[in-house]
Amino acid sequence: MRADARRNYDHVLAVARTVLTEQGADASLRDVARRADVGLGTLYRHFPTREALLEALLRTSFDKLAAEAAELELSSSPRPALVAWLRDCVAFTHEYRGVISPMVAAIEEPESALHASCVTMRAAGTRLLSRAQNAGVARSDIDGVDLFALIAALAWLNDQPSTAPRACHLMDVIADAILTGPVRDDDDVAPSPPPTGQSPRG
Amino acid sequence: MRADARRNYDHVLAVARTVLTEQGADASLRDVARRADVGLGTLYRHFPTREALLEALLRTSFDKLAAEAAELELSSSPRPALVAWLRDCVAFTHEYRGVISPMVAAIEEPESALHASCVTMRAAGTRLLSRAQNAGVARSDIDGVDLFALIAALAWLNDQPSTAPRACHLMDVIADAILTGPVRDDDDVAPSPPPTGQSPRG
DNA sequence: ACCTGAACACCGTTCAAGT
DNA sequence: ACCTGAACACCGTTCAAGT
Repeated sequence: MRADARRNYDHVLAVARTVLTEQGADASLRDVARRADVGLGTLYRHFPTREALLEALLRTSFDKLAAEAAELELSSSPRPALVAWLRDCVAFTHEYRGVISPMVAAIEEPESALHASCVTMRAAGTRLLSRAQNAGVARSDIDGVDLFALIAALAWLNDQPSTAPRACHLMDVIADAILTGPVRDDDDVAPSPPPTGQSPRG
Repeated sequence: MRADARRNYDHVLAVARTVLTEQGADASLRDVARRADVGLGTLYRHFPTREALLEALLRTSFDKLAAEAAELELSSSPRPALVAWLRDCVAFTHEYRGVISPMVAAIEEPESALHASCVTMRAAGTRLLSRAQNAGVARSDIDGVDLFALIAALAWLNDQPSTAPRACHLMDVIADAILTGPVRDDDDVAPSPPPTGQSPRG
């Protein structure tokens, strides 16, 4: 990559970060190019689709989420690990208002530049969920696809001005729906998971 | 209202119903006018905003939902009444893909043409929720605002191609989160969880 | 009263022409 | 190699001119 191209790439990305933070993930790309003092074609050359731009903007955060999931698997017991990760997923999508829609769309479109990142994120969630299920602290009738959908729903609520104030509370409600068993949170590694996986609720 | 105006109004509304059913609530209004063989100004005269058009399209369904809520309060016990109404709310928003966003936005904007209908809908839900709470079958730490948000979240999931197939299941999960106490009610259908408490399926 | 559609200010996307 | 911006096909919204 030529030096001037690299410079343009970085500069457009920086400006895009500002503009999309202000106006959301569906901000005008024309406006981004304008504020970056760059031809419209230059923006499209470096980021052929909006998804490509979003992926570049979010890559670091995606990686952090994956790393955090791996870390939580070692450092925390199943229940608080899952809860903490859910919370951070929703906070992550709040980085750019409206970004959850393209993410949800991308997860079933392998051509999308966001596809791989979303699939990886879902896989990390699936692992944390399975671990919680094996420990008998998560309901057994949901899977990683459901979990990703619930995270997306919460992220969407977090993006709507009228529901955002309740997002934390609704997160707790939905976490309650996912998690079962004893309320005790900050325990160490799961002691003895029930053999049958059957957990009484209520 | 003059006869020709009335005719235009009705015709535009009928065409809009077709177009928005096909393309979602954010379809091109220009396209509606075109397919209705009507000047663009005529459309805007009768429906000054997109919300006004949506309100006109949905009025009947809004009324039905309100009537149903009142009916369920008399005919069914608290738990199945709330569950049935939730289900119908989500089905209702599925009438036009993407209509839940303007609805959620409208509920805090009194100027919106959708405002009154959404507030009424939320109030109906609040009544059914309070009734369930007083009967001890719904968790007491949520209110009508939360309920409306949860319905909206489910409606949104129902609109996304990748999550729509799970919408019914996720509705059950969230219904479980809202509802508490004994699963079996003395009458009516409550198709969510099996009597023993935890669903097998694993 | 009501209808019409041109006009204006925006998009996203492409691509011939420049450096 | 890379950049530029005009060109094209779309929007939503308004409003002078027509009937």
